[in-house]
Amino acid sequence: MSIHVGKTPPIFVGAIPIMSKNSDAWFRLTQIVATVEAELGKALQVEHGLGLSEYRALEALSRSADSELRMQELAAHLHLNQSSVSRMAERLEREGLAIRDLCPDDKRGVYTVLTDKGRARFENARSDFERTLNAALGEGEWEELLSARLVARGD
Amino acid sequence: MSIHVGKTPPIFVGAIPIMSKNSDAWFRLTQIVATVEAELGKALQVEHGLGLSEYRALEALSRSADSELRMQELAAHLHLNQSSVSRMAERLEREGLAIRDLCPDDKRGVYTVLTDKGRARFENARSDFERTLNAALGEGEWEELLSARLVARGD
DNA sequence: TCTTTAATTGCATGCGCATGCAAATATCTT
DNA sequence: AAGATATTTGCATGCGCATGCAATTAAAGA
Repeated sequence: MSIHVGKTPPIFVGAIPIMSKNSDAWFRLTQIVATVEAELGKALQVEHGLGLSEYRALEALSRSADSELRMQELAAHLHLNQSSVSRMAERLEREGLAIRDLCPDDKRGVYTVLTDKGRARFENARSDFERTLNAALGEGEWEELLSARLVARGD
Repeated sequence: MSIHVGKTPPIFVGAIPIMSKNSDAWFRLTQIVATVEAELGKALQVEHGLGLSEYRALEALSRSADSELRMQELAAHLHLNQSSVSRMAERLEREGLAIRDLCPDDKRGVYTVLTDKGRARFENARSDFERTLNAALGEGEWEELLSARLVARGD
């Protein structure tokens, strides 16, 4: 590790940089992501009464065969807790966007099935979502993400 | 491969791509970020009894002049709601990591001041945080972020 | 082989935490 | 005095963890 003679030398232990360049870059990245996600979430909530997770769930359901997924599958796809998914399915059902259907072969399993209303709601929300996202990313956010990484590497 | 002639042409209306490539890439990005953040959060919580926001707050305080910031400044830095910051400051105070101090010149203002205990806790957590982050990013996550973006542009 | 018992799996529920929004309060500023 | 600004507080939401219930699977014991 080049005996540090001089300028803000990165400090290493083994091959791992200890100082905070990665940390700062990561912080910036999370801020950008959080900001855009908040924007998306607000648009969905205000215009379509959907939370971000609910939107993602509808999206996953609409893409899946027979428009149905089991709780575990939803949880895995959304990287959410099983309990969170259970309650989300409950919300979707309460709004008539999906229904719960018992798995015939495994009576422990529960399918969340997209309703026509759910599909319509999703397709409707989708255009707003895409528009909002593209607008946000069009503002140079991708470039910021990229530059954050460059800073992190120092090159 | 830059001049994509004939391959999966993006669909445009005006200058805005309508299809879901950005959406998919964004989804992947958020998943990666959420996963790493969860990892960081768990490490901080388990090892140091700190939430992610609290860690960031301590970091900001430790970097600021006199180790103190007003609620608004903290809120702006963390991109958090004022009420959230107010309650976070309360938690920090309850644990003795910071104290509230009235602004002498503006009696509406409240400084959150880092205590020695708070600084020690932060410095302690910091090494775990950096290690965890570097480990996570070392697993090729930066590259994934990057590739997500490349997919989004189609180049 | 059939039945009984133990372990696992899928989902739901109680609870607490962190957050956002809106309203209240206190303090400037003009 | 009237409006603006800083913070706190009441309330609601969404999430994760721990727990419980029901169904499935595996393993014995007859």
